Amino acid sequence: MTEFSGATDPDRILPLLWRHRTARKATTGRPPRLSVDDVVAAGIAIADTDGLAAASMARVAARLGVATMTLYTYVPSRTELVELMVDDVLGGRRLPGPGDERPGPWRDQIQLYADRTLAMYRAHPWLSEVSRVRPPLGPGMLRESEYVLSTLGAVPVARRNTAAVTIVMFVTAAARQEGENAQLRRASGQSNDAWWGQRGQLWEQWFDVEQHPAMTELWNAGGFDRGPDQQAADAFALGLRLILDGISVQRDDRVAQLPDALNAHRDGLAGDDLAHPSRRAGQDDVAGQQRHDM
Amino acid sequence: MTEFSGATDPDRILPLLWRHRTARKATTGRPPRLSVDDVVAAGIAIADTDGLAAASMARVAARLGVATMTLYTYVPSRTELVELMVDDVLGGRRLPGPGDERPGPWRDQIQLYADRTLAMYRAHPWLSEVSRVRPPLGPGMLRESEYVLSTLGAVPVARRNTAAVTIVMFVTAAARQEGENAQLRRASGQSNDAWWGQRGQLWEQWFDVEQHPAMTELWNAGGFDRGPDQQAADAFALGLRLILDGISVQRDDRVAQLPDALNAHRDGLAGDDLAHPSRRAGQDDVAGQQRHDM
DNA sequence: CCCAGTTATCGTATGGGCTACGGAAACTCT
DNA sequence: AGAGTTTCCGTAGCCCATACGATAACTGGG
Repeated sequence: MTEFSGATDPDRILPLLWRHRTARKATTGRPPRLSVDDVVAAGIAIADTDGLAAASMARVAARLGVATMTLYTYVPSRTELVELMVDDVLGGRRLPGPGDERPGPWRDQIQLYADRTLAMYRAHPWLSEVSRVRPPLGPGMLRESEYVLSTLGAVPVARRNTAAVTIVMFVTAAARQEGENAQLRRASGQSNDAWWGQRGQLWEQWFDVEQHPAMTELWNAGGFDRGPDQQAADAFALGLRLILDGISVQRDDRVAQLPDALNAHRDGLAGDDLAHPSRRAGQDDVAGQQRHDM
Repeated sequence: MTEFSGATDPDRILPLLWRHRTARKATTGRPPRLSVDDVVAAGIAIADTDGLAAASMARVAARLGVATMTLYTYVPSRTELVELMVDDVLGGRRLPGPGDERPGPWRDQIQLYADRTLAMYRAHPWLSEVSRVRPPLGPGMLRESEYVLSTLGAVPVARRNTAAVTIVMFVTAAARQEGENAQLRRASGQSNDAWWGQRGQLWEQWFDVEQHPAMTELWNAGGFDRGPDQQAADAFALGLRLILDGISVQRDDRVAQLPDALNAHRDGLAGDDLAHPSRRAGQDDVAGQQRHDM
């Protein structure tokens, strides 16, 4: 299940998230045996193999060869540790930055984002255990937002953010499922097929054909022949394609040449409410405003 | 974070999930003071107000006026209790069944599903804490599958299930976010807007404009003026619309009258080419495994 | 009416989790 | 050498799930 820990103090977590920007260290006092990076890396390593719950303060400390309470000099609490782990992994995708080369047209760039994100959740399935609303506002998370937005330059600004949030939401949802699968596979030592097979008695003993005609019909027509994993992959591919198809209709450079049937959809795509930007003066106003990721 | 408990024994959990079909009770021995329904209801009530973690065995028992260990006569472990809670709530949407009246054309029926699901996650935000892969195979979950499939009768069988899984995946993802929001709002006593406002120093102190030109540009253009909750709502509306638009193209009764530009998209929808090449490669690593949500 | 059989109740104990607190240790600088 | 500062970490308190075994409460048979 998804962990919800306490709220974190921005004055403590933000400097930690952006710790690589501030390199000043204390010159006095007992020198530290570890670094925050060490703690984060240990947490990730444990979570990768045994799940987020296994990355307890005690176990992270043991892996680093220190006492449990020692960790609290590096990290205010386990909540912050998890946030740091998440942002670290998010940044680990190494999505192309502002000056970097891009893999072709915008759709391929989105596909790169999707591929990397899927791979990230496969490598770090415990990400699925962490909520991504009110995400860690660190470099890793911001890099994601920047990349996705940068691929949508051809979408009118009034609709660009909605498009980005939609893509991120869908991709994250699919990746999260993938991560949950990996997690369950490891924890149960059982594949999805095995899990379903073990529950075959459901159909013989409990399933009521009368109550489920649509399922029964589709079953008889072979509509469930593809296994659960393939179904999920199909759904991900289809959903992403349809979303990108729809977004491409919003792109400035294509609107003109499309048939009326499609332009009809275009209207009100983001609703009237999206189209009235009360323009903000400068980026200095940024304080106090909200933006969001997903 | 998402809870992952141990694997449950189908021989124990299936009879519990379908307990209302089998009404025979023991005639001998000490009569029970409670019922499984009582325990499930107590768990839901506590989780509704204080989150899933608060629905501990001790607290559920206390609410029912019995000792903690007493619960274990009704439920094998907390894992099963949570599964029962989930299926109960899933069924609580009371989606129209086989004979029941439907609210108009298929799109409206999907919208009903989406609305009810959103409402369910708002009323029971702890659902967001529970993984929905390898879901409880009870009446509540099966009713959902049946309903969604029943709305897609006009989609060719070869593509129907993929369409259903895609819709469920997207709607569930959006609803889950909504639930996480509700949860965080209550746990932190802080709205989303307040949370972002409290982190205004991010932009002044840590945000690097050079590294994030696309975000900066969009910010200056007013692209982030809508608050986080509105952004999420916009994304949900857009994503669902685009997915349904795409699926409607697959419907038998509409294919004929659509322009070629759209029919081009139609091809390969359920086919082998569904997965993007690079993605498929990565996926084979995971071979042998997962099914998903739905 | 009593007792065997059966089922439900629940007290205790074990082992895990997070972290507040406060003292000890290790370093620099004067 | 001593003061100041920072890190290290042992103890203890409070939460959790649940294995085990004793006890309570009921039914049906004699």
